[in-house]
Amino acid sequence: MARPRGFDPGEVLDKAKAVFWAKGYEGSSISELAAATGLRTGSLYNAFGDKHSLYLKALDRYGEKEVAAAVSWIARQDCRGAEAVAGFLKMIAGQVESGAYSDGCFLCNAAADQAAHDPAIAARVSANMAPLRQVFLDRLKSDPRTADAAAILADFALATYLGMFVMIRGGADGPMIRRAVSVASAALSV
Amino acid sequence: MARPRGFDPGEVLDKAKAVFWAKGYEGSSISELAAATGLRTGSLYNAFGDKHSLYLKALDRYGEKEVAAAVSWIARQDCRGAEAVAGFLKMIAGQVESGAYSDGCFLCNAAADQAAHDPAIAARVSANMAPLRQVFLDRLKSDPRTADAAAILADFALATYLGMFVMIRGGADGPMIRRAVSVASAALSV
DNA sequence: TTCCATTATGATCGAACGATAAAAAACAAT
DNA sequence: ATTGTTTTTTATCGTTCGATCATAATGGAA
Repeated sequence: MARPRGFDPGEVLDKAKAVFWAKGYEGSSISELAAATGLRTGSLYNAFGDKHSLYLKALDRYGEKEVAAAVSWIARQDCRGAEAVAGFLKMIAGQVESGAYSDGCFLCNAAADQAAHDPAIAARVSANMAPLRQVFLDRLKSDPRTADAAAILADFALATYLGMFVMIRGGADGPMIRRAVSVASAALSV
Repeated sequence: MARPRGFDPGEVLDKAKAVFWAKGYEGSSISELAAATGLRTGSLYNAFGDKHSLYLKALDRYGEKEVAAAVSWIARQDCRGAEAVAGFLKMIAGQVESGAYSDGCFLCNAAADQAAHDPAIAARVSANMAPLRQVFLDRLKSDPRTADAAAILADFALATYLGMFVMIRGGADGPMIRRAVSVASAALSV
């Protein structure tokens, strides 16, 4: 009964996410987002609201895809929790050494972005980060050897994960990352 | 033989640094910087060049004051290296719990900022971060118990330090930080 | 006291910003 | 084929951005 969309909102959100991820909130202009998504600004505003609202949706999209993939990876590892978490950190470190994640972690960047002063953005960053901490926690709790220290170790693993990405964006090389993760992995397997 | 400056460049740089620290590169406007420093835009440009150049100087200023203070704190601890580094992480964590560092670490924020795609900025971030890693390294090397693993542990300590600040900006509470640092401290004292 | 190199001031530049509104286009239901 | 609703397009709004320039003010050197 009305004209249908000429685009897939999910795909558009992925493209907008990539721009925000690489360039930050203020660093991404509406015209840049329009060019990257292939939409005109009018369509962007009609479909997603203003820039702020689009940013929030991009953060959620990151949580639904990238974070969820990480959570799923960890959850399906067939080993004790500490090894699964350590293995995850090592896998990320390995991908980083291969040149991936040159833009770091979107949530990590968003946290450091000035936009993080916005309560709504801070809430989304926190909410989308939570599942990762939770899967750390769940896996560590499921093993009697790490059950008692699960909360401590989960927060520690999260700090290592985030720190790794900052080091990347700060120009750290592969060996530096690998060294940091090696100690963290050892510390997890108490 | 000419009109002297009506302001202290160092003090002005400190004020500009605070704005960039809290709001990021694109989030800080020239008029905002002018208001914060008490200078007019003309004077700012005359004394420090353009915005990009001012940002670089602010990063260096952070290295000369905040980072240098941290390095000095660690260097003068009268204990074994691993304890000095762990003690530093704990001290920062304690200050964070007291409400300090709500803007995180300037270099950390700068690394995640879209401006980090700029080679000149990336270089300054890296260069100003280096002394901290170096003092970690020096202290750990000076003790036979950590000498062999010094490089590994130093990078690990740096990752923990940076991760802690991202967690803060991401909305983590005091206990989360404290837990993360407690494990890291234990891991350092191998 | 006069001079002059430098700084401070105030006005303003063109460009890009985020955002909006009216008009044209498209499709499903009738 | 007509209608009705939404999307898409095009043009443009007012604001703020980073940056510049002519002018006034300053104070040590001569």
